[in-house]
Amino acid sequence: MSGSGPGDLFLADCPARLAVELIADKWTVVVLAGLSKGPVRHGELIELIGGISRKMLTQTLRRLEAHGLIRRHAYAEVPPRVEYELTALGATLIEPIHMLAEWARANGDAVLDALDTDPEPVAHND
Amino acid sequence: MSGSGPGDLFLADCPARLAVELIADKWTVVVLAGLSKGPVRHGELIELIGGISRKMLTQTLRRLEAHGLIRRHAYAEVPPRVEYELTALGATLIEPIHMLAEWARANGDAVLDALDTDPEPVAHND
DNA sequence: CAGGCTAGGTTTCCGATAGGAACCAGCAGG
DNA sequence: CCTGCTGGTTCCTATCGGAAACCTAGCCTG
Repeated sequence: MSGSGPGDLFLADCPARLAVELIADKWTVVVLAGLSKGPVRHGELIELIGGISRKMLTQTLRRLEAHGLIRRHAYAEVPPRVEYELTALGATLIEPIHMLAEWARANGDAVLDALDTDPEPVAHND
Repeated sequence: MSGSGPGDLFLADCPARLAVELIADKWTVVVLAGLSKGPVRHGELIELIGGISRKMLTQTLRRLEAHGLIRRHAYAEVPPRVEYELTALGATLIEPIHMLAEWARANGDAVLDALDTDPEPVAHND
């Protein structure tokens, strides 16, 4: 695995690093998870993802679109309808995303618990 | 998979969401990948991870420590030596991290390429 | 016909954060 | 005494994040 090959994510200007920075973003993971079930509308994502603002959703979707992970379909209807769906490239990312999501679901409260337990055991000092 | 269960990451105040936001960070993924091989020193991480600054490294490590993913060993030697290693909880995260890293390595230039291809086919304008 | 509705998006404003450069501590060696 | 090594922190600024208001455009309602 993470052999120090030339395509390694430890190099600052490597495509792998770019890819990591693309998805290692507060909203990206959640948005991709939301899209993993098929085409979803902007409004549906807003409803689905608690705490996201329209601005951040649009921004995240635009970035994913620019990087070829999702595709945008704007129907010239009224009221306007816009659907987003994963591209083939984006679909390959769903597996890792789901692993991450399942880890988060499984260990979420272990992490939360650590935040409580951590406060240093004792600094009995002098 | 991502069933709309109660522990789902789509809820804003869910532990799962907290966990996702913990690791969905620019440096966290790379740092954890760097620690996946065993205990590593602060300085080694600086050398290993291209583009990271001391400040961001320390900050990232502190956060991971506070959330129970890594442990910090400060040896009272001179010059000071500090090693970081994964906790048991942190070790469970390595698998998803590696999947992400391998995806990044495999698809890094596809993403990079999409950035080039994307520029809209034509805006023939007026 | 005027006003309001819907749905997606953009703009504005402001507080929070990221990030680099510079500085600090403590001791060994020349 | 001055320099260097190692880990960490402080200062300062550019950028980001988020709430809310505004915009477009067509339809429906009164």
